[in-house]
Amino acid sequence: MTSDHIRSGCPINLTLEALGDRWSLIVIRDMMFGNRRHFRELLNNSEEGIASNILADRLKRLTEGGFITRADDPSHKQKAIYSLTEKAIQLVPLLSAMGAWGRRHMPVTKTLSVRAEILEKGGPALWSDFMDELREMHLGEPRPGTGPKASDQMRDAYLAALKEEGGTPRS
Amino acid sequence: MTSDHIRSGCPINLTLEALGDRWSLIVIRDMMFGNRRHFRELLNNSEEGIASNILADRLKRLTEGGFITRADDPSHKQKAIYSLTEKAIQLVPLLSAMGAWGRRHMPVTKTLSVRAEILEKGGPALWSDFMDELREMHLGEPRPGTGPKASDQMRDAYLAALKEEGGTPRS
DNA sequence: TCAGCCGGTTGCGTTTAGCAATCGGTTGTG
DNA sequence: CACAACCGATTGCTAAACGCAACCGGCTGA
Repeated sequence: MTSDHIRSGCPINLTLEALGDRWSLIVIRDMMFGNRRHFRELLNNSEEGIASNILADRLKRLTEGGFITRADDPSHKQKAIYSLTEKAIQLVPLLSAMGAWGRRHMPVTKTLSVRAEILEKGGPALWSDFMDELREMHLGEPRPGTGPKASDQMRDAYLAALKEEGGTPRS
Repeated sequence: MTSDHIRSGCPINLTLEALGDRWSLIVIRDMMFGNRRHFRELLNNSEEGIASNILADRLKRLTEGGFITRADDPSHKQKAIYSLTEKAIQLVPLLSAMGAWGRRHMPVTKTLSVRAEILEKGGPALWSDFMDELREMHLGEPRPGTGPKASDQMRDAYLAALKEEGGTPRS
């Protein structure tokens, strides 16, 4: 995440050095599952309430680290569009594993964990479909799949859980 | 990892809150793959060079969080034996995913990544065997499996890579 | 014209990371 | 029985990161 000094060449350690803080993966999660692409979207819809200076810092670091790219939004001279890179898209299995573990061992809420449940039960096949969707949305690569979208399954389940609970959608 | 305030009930967020710092998973990794059970083992054999105060703090937090337990070593009045709990053993798929991603996207060293390679290629079946081994070593549950030990495969591959490179084993 | 949105920045106090030296008790060895 | 080495930490310190609130100038749509 921050320092340029490599502690060791262990893959687990290097992953922690790149993403082992309390916000980097939250930002990536929101871009990935909530399809938030603008600074204000990430700031105002944040479930966890990230501060603007922290968000700005993470977007900078994630850009420098090759996890996201920044582009001008043609519709607004001040708007920036952030996109996930292939490097970040390949975090899907890791985020799925985090969700699966958290669902079993932490006090999660129903609404916020139905997407993780689908991702876990869908397994590698669903992850692959979802990653193809992300490549289409963030990298402009046409999606090879023709079946139902993984993101639709997750969104539907999320909205159903939300309706049951009576809240307002975040994405 | 540290604060008692829950930011949100999202499973990914809660996992980050529990383990999202730069040392907690390193300690668990060393206990899990390096079979380090004592304070000094974790301190002196640390590939990344953890400081003693940080280690003491993480052992305390991981104990409070239910990831490890502390017991007296009957062979030495001052020695403590740390053991993984089931909660920590179930992090194997997560650590495997971290290793797999790191191996692809970070500048890992051959020696320190062969174990991650085996864990990745072995897949869920191998994880399950390895988790049974961990339950035997840390929880005293007799191992159901009869085949070759997952840990032996990883150790052999590690020692072979080490020999090729000409280093000294850490575990 | 002007309120509201745009991606941030600044200032400041609190918390955590990290390093080096040290602690008092225990143990194996000569 | 002396003593060095080892045991799990603790202390004091500095640097870095976190977190909050207020604010910035430029842009946009009504």
